[in-house]
Amino acid sequence: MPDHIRPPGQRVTIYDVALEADVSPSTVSRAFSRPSRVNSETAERIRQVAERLGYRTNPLARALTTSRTQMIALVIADITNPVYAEIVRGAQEVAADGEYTTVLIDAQESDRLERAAVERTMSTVDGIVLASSRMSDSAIRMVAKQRPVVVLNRALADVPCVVTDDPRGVRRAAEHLGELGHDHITYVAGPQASWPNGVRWRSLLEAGMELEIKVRQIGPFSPTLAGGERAAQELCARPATAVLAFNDQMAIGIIRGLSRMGVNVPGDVSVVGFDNILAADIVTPGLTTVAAPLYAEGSAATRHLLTMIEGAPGHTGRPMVLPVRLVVRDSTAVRNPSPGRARPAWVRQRPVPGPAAHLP
Amino acid sequence: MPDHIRPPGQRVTIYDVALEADVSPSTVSRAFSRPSRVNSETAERIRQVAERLGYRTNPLARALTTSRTQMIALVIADITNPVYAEIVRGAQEVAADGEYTTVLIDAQESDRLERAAVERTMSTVDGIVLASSRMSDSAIRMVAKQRPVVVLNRALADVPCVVTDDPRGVRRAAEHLGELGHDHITYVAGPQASWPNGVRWRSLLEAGMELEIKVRQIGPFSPTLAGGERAAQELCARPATAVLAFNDQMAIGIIRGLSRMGVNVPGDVSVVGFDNILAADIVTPGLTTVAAPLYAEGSAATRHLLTMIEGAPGHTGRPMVLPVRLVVRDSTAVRNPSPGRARPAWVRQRPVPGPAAHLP
DNA sequence: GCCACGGCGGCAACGGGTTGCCATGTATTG
DNA sequence: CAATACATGGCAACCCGTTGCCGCCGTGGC
Repeated sequence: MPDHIRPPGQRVTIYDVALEADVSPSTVSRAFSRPSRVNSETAERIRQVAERLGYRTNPLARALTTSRTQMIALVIADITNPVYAEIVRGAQEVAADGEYTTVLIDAQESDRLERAAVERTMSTVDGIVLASSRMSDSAIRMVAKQRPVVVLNRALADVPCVVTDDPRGVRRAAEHLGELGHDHITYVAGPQASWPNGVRWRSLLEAGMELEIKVRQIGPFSPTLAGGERAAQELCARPATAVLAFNDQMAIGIIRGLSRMGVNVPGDVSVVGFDNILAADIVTPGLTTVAAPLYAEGSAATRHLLTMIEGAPGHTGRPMVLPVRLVVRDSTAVRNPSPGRARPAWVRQRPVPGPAAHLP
Repeated sequence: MPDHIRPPGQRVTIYDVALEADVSPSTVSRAFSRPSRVNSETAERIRQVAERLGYRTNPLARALTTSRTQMIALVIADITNPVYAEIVRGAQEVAADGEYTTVLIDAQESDRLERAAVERTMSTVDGIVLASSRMSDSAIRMVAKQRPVVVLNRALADVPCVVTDDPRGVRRAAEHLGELGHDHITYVAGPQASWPNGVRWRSLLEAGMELEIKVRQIGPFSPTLAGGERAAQELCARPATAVLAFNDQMAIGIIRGLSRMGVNVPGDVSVVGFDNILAADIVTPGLTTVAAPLYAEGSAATRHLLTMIEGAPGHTGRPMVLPVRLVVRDSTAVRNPSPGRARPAWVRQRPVPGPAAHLP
């Protein structure tokens, strides 16, 4: 039991420990930060005294001289979007392994808020992962000049990047729709500030050329359920038999919107989403979507960041590309020969989808 | 334009500014931290020099003497659970208003991880909001002894708490089911470490007494989709006509599980969830659920925390109780007179639910 | 004309570790 | 046995602001 009671409200410092263990404060410091630099018996004794006194090294004081806080910032575009949950998990796992604490920042889809938050946090962290940043390229570079930065879901010269193979994902989706007889795909665009949005549209254009499928774009819409529902209305004005949405939330919104107007998915229109969020598996019909390795994105980006913090140069050449895969569920089907004539949505073969594949 | 170029990698300090503005470092310090304490013209000059040199006050150094970091920690049980997104938003809003940065920590439903993270972060933040903490009461009190703490979704003597009026929510759900003719409600329990889990069950017991509805409990199950599906199996072994689930994810899992086994919701079984997550509105059938004012929870807890940090005593009497409301959708219906006989799930009146009410 | 007082700025001591350098004492080497 | 190397621990400067206290100066009151 601790026989030396500390005056309350007083933190225990290395000086207290030093006094008690009869060594100098520097030795106490070294016992914790450079154990090899001090005799193992002495170190052990110090550690015991420290334990008894309840000493905890003060990370702020340490950071003052080492300029290392053992914290990294993870900036995500929108905490409301379930996509980021897995990314966060991946990042946290790696960070925790490396003895780093993750500071999570939600940018709320706002360029301004994101910059302000980064600005405020920058000096307190050892590095930053920007996941789907909404900031301008120049703003990102400015940040990267002051701290190690890894950018996720965006490619940017001179800054290390991790992206997913969206072109391949779009291509697979287009092939899938093509095989089902669709010769025309409408892309429902998300936020213009989103880098993947551009990539996905351009990839679809390209895939359309090669596969001889006509493509067009509508939008942009907000990358949310509501945005998808608005898109559904526009979709009715200019009918389509196959739709590729910027993300799953929009895709689900589209399905809802269409259904409400009596259009059947997948009977009349096939819909493909992007991200494979959990909800994609529980909606009716189950959503066919392009799945990204979210957890791996978070962990890869963070792993890279940590090596940069440890002094590695930060590989700024080609971005690191992670594979994607197409998860086929029930929102896509063979093209309806008479698109105008809607069958009731509830006359479906499988009332409730079985457990479809879903990313770990 | 900055004519005095700083040597790269060198942070600008108050000493640099002092030299340039021809005042002492303490004056520079005061010009920023206590402007009233220095002549306004001098302050202005200092500010301009600082601007020109690109001076930014180092929050760590400041914290070392003031022991104020302007950061608060928000610990959530599981970032995967969409419930916390709105709570985070509410907390962040209030924190940002008060010039505080929010450090978000995901405990991954683990007592151990939560303690470790709190331990690590504690000394770096001015206060902590524990949202649905999985730690023991004593562990929480230990933390509260060292830093201002507000606990969310849990009541605990001697520590300020913010909770929702779950008893009333359960009561409303029970009344609703009673009105539909159900005379028996099965509670599907969530994690035992979850405080609201106990409250909800006890409230149901009580409501059952008053309303003359029989109640029973099964579980505990994991508070996830998968947990709900497992619960559905057990539910089949011991049939029920009305189910109250610990949360929406479980409720959705239960519906899925039951449907797969040919049991129709709400035809054969009515299911009520808790939380009103977004998915509750997009699944088929739409989920009847008890909605909590998530955003308000986050903001109220944080507001309280900030006043404590500013020196207020921290009102530890009765917990602050926030109102809830029952959102009725399509997963509850009049009790089926012949429960054993399942109708096919897909023979439903409304194939896709219209836009049901859903928390802002 | 003298004193009191308020405004303003500087000095120096912190806060809590970290680290370069030096002084021991002991082990190793020739 | 002398010379050198190494292991270990202490000293003191440093990181970058903050703040108690003191001194200077100008102003106003009596």
